[in-house]
Amino acid sequence: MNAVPQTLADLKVAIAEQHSVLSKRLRQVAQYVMDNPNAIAFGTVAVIAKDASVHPSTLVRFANAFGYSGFSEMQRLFQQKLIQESPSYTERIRIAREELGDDSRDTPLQLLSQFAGASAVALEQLRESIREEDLERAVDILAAAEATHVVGVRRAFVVATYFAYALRHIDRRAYLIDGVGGMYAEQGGAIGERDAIIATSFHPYAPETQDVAKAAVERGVPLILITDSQLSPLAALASVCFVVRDAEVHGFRALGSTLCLAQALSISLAYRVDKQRVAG
Amino acid sequence: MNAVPQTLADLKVAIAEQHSVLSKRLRQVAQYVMDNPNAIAFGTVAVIAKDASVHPSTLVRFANAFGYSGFSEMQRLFQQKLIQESPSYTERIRIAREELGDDSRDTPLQLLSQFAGASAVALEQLRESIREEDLERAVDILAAAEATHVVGVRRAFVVATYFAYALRHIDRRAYLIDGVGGMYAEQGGAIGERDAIIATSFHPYAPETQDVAKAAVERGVPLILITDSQLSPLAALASVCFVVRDAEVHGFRALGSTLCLAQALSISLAYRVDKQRVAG
DNA sequence: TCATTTTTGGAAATTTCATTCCAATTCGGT
DNA sequence: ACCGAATTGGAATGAAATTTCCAAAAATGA
Repeated sequence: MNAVPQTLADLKVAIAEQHSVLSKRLRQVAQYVMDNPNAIAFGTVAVIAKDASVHPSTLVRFANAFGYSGFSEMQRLFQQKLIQESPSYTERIRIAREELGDDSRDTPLQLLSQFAGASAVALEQLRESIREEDLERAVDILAAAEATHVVGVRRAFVVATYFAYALRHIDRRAYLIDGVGGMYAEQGGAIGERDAIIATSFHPYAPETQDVAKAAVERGVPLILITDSQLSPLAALASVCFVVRDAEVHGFRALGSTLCLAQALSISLAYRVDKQRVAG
Repeated sequence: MNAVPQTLADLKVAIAEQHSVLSKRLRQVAQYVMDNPNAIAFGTVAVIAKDASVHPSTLVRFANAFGYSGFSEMQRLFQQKLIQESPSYTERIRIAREELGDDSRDTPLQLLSQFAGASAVALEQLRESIREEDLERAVDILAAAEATHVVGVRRAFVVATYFAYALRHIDRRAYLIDGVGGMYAEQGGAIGERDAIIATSFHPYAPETQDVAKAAVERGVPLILITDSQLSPLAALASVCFVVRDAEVHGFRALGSTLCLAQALSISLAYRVDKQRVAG
């Protein structure tokens, strides 16, 4: 048998390893333990058990399963971790930032940090650059549409797949125009007059997206556009146009802000639809 | 009489004020409390008393002197402080959400703002939770692979499409396992032994992704896994496992952190490949 | 110095907590 | 569907910890 884990990190590894062979309730505890480590640190067996929806004795059994004499012994690991981290917590962030902020910028962790930082800044800007009335109009259109078609290629395809996923998630009819079999025109032709279309298009504005969107607009279908510039060729055709400046690092564009907007739109729509169903 | 201090900061002020009028032993306790706050948070009355060289009952009297019903009630302040300093991801996000104003939360702009805030917090957290050696190993694997296959369904499909796009963008052979025509097994079967596979899998861990990844691993293909918990069923099989806790608002999970990681991986890979080409 | 009040430390009492035991149930295999 | 094994939840037990009580000691004031 393996040694009893003596640090929280070791314990987490052990839990992950054994997770599959644990019983149902023990797995439930494992999940809770991983998710709420500091609830374990302070809580008493009774309240933790209640919070994790298991019987107190299950917690003791869980600790035993990993070799501890009882729950309390295991709990000590969680407390140690908190005490160790506590005094240096803010310090750690500062140190990490300093270490990452210097010149030699091509280690993966530094790149990750740069992206995270840049994306966070872009998100902050997003809040200021999006106008409330645009959001309202977009939600109006989507709420009124019988079905929603989503189009985007290359990088924007990621956004399109997100929309398709999210809209279906909230029980809206959504069709992803993915051009399988080269059938952009055919898929675009299937858009009904009471539908709506969401197009995402970034520089250099792929013609496939433009063609599909233009064809739809000509038939009177409202277009919601997400793009990176007011000068986007589709901007003039759109019923609503969101201009998103996403973060860029080393020539790579991030998608955090764009997806954030997509998510906000989706959930706003969910609320709206819900409200209408209750009211009507 | 003054109100009972409800935060550790208030208590410390109160202690400082009353310090001069306390009796000898109580001053001794005061000194110890100020110097070792987190010993108070976890310790039992007996061990704290021993440590501070006072009698256990003196600790209780100390707490009573500041208006608490007992030592335990005062102790809670010290625990709260520790929890606040070392918040879990979800807790920090919750705090961020509360700061943004939580009452009327259903206008689209407020939702957008909530998402942006929560995502920014999650990004900050991402920087600290990803280990450098994991990133290095992942880049090693991808750099050595002849081709990279990417799998993910539903929400994770968005991530998979991003990988496919990004890898092709940097001239790597990338295949998106999209299950078109229900051919997950067939697409998975096309993975060569010198390839690599990137799987993204979130709760509830779709069987399609698991099947494809397991089949690949059985043939000796290295698996890079992006998931939301160390308890993910694929975690044990992965050569490298990234656990990403993305932001969540109103039950909707964001993807900002996950995509940020995907992007950092992609660009790190680009640098690595470039370096190898120059060197070799 | 003596009397009174305050403070202190020991010990008991009480509450709370973790653990163990056992019966009921579920699960897995035949 | 049945049997054996494993798992689970409830109650009881035993330990530990907090609090209260009381007597002894120290401090204060006259």
